[in-house]
Amino acid sequence: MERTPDNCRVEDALSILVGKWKPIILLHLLQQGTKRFSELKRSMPGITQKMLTKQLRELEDEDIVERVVYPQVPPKVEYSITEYGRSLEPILEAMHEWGTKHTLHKMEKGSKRALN
Amino acid sequence: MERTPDNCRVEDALSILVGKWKPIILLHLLQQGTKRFSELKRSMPGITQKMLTKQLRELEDEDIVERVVYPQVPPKVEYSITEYGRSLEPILEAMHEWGTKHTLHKMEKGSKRALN
DNA sequence: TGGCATAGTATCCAAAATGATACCAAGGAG
DNA sequence: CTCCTTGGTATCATTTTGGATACTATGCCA
Repeated sequence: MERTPDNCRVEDALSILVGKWKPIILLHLLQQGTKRFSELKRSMPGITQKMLTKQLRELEDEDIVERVVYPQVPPKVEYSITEYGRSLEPILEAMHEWGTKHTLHKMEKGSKRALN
Repeated sequence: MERTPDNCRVEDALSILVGKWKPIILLHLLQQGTKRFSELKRSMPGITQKMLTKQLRELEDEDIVERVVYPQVPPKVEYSITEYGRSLEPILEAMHEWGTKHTLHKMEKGSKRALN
């Protein structure tokens, strides 16, 4: 489909990627495969349980991550990226690349400003 | 640079693209070149002046759009994408494409759910 | 019997984003 | 003289998002 301002689907992708923790959750799952809740939590210092749960639920609702519960005590819940979720990888990749350059760009601009 | 969860620059791109109106502002400017404030406003029904101004200022601060003021009365201010801003186009494109597919994907899932 | 571990919920609160509304300057039209 | 225009700003209210903290169930271990 053509991309015009009024049939803009950019928001759809955006709405899935935004959230203070979603990109990093996705990167973890993309690179490390299946992880359980507590592993994810440990690898993201600063995130609260509530937020991790919430973001994972939202990603699950969009069929980006899969949640598997093992009926054990203590509980065990594993999360992984779905096939479909993997289709986001190029976008994350492109954004990461752009972001890296942007950091440099800002530094240049910054120093130019400093010269004024 | 490699993209690992802890040197993640995805947020940098994200922080520039998020905002209820930024993607659509960018699409307008990318496709229609230079536009003045009132034209942008008219082409985005629902946006308030305050929001349009704010989003444009933020994009300007990141060197994504350029703002040119003509000292006239009534005022005339033109906005356009910078060279640098154009480097965001592939990301917007990728997100639009993904978003379009996502809409379909959700419809399929939706109908499957309806069958349960 | 008392804790520990896991994967959550429930509440309440703070901060950030967005929105509604009113106001402004100053030249030109009538 | 009054109103219209453009591109804003200022103020306040509302909505959305994120965070702190406490609580829970249950099997296991000591």
